Amino acid sequence: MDTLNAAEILSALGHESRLSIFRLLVEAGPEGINAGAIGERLEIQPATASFHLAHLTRVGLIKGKRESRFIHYSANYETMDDLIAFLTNNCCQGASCLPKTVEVNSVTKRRRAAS
Amino acid sequence: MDTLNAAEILSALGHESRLSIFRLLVEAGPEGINAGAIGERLEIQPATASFHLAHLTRVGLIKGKRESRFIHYSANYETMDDLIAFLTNNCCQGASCLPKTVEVNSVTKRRRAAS
DNA sequence: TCCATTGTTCGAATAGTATCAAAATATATG
DNA sequence: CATATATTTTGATACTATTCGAACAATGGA
Repeated sequence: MDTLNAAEILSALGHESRLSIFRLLVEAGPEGINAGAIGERLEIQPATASFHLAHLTRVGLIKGKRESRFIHYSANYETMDDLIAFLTNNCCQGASCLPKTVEVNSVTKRRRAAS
Repeated sequence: MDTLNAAEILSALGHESRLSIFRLLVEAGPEGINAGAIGERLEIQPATASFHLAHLTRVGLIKGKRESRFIHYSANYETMDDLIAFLTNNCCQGASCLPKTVEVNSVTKRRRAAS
């Protein structure tokens, strides 16, 4: 991931509604949630929600899958992973910058080892 | 860190010039670089650079320290760390989202253990 | 086919952001 | 104090983003 690409993704997440949408989709898991439910849950008008969903889709943070009349949106973890890797590699270089993240990852690793 | 705060920091980093400035400051280390040198290095006009430096300072990503006529800017690793922790905790919850980050952290840990 | 439902796209108003020249501020030095 | 240097602030302008009502498109059922 280059700087321009990273900036685009960061910018997409740099809006309260879009960040909330992404968090909601992460919480929802791989089945996803349909557009209407997202708007209802976060109190965003349909047209506005659609605008933000399109934006998040464009930068690859989420994806939509049509299921009859509904479109189920779900998080694209790869893009978020790439972003975190970019920040970790390029924005903490050589610095003592990762105590909290290391702690979190230790938990993640333990969970993986257990499952 | 709450969603609003995280969105502000993400938005601040979501601009190519500001992301480049932050990366440059991370590279530069704790001594920092003065405003003029930052602008020169990234080919940004003084007034524009000052605008972006003020923005990054406002959200706590960098700090400036006057040194005679120069102002030395340096990265605030804590804020970046908090941001990465937020993304790791809130935007990858329960998902297999961290292979690349875990790998990076393993390297970090090894480096720490060696030093 | 007709209608209800779900979601997107369009259009227009509004608000916010980025850029840079010029003026202002701060510091150092002769 | 006058001048040079480093940076910020101001003000004008251009650009981009956000919001939402209304129109449109797609799907499924009576």
